Amino acid sequence: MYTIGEVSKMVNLPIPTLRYYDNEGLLTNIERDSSGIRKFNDKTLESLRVIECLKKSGMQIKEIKEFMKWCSLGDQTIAKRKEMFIRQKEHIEQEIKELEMALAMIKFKCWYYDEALKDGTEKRVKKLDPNDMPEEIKQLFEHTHQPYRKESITKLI
Amino acid sequence: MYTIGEVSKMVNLPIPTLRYYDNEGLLTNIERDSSGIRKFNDKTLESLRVIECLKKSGMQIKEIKEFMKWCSLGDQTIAKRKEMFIRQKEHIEQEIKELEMALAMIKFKCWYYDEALKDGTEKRVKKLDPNDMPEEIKQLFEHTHQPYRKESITKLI
DNA sequence: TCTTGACTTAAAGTTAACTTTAACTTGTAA
DNA sequence: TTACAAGTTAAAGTTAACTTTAAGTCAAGA
Repeated sequence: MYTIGEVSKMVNLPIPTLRYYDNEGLLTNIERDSSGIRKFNDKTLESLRVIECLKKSGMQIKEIKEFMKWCSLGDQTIAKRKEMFIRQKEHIEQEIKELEMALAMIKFKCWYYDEALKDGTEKRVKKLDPNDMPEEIKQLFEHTHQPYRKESITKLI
Repeated sequence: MYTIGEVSKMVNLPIPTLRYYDNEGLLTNIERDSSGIRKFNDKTLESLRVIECLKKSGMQIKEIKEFMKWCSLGDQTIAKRKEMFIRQKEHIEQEIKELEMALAMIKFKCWYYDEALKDGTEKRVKKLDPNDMPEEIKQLFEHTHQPYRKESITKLI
């Protein structure tokens, strides 16, 4: 059994956030001692692990609350819960793809500004043809600078 | 040259969002025609691409605004801009790592609920020893269920 | 007995990034 | 000349997920 302060330190979440999660129904079956103090246990810690993961996967608090309710309803909600995790798996995979796209752009910009810094000016690198870039950088450029319209030429900023 | 409606369709952002970005100083040098209508160009499109990428990397609007100001100050801000991209690269790499951790947990849960669905109950899979899980699933489990305290046994929910 | 630290509550406040509203202008087509 | 579509503004509203505040309880140590 743990107090709210102990759990706060273990999972690295502020105490008011834990109370907020409890009030919102994300933590089921939190016991209280005779004077009303919350007694958390290892099941709470596992719940918090799952809550963090579902939040990362893009779920809102109220959706996580629903999931927790399903958990408490037992075996009759297994199919629902499985489908939910499949949806969140797809969601997070899409999010990772988008972040990797953004990362490619950022890596290109790191190279770009490194070149500009060596020159002391953006002049040369700004009008460089992709074919004159190192192969790896050219790949990053082409991956991230697909034109919005076929006729337009992608410009750097 | 494009109108706000054309840009909205091209980059798939609502018109008020483009106006908001303009008002916040994220889009520099937006020209207007004689009756005050914004005239966007290919440089705007490239700015919007960079804005999306910086937002994905965790930057706030006001920080992006600062970056755009640096861009307009020219070569004297190259070092600053490079350092900013290096910071954002680290930030996004960390974020991808965290999302991959969450994904591992979700993949484990997909397997878990698939087993439970086959059994019609969580009973068996809930108390399964990691050593009796398929190797791949055991890896996911151990990667995502490190105990908060060494003495505690990780429980599923 | 008094102070301290850790807990409790309900309710109000915060923040970022939009989003909506209401009122207006302008250029073209019927 | 009237209607419509697409643009304009300033200002108010929305939303989620906390976070802070104010007031109180309770057990242990000096």
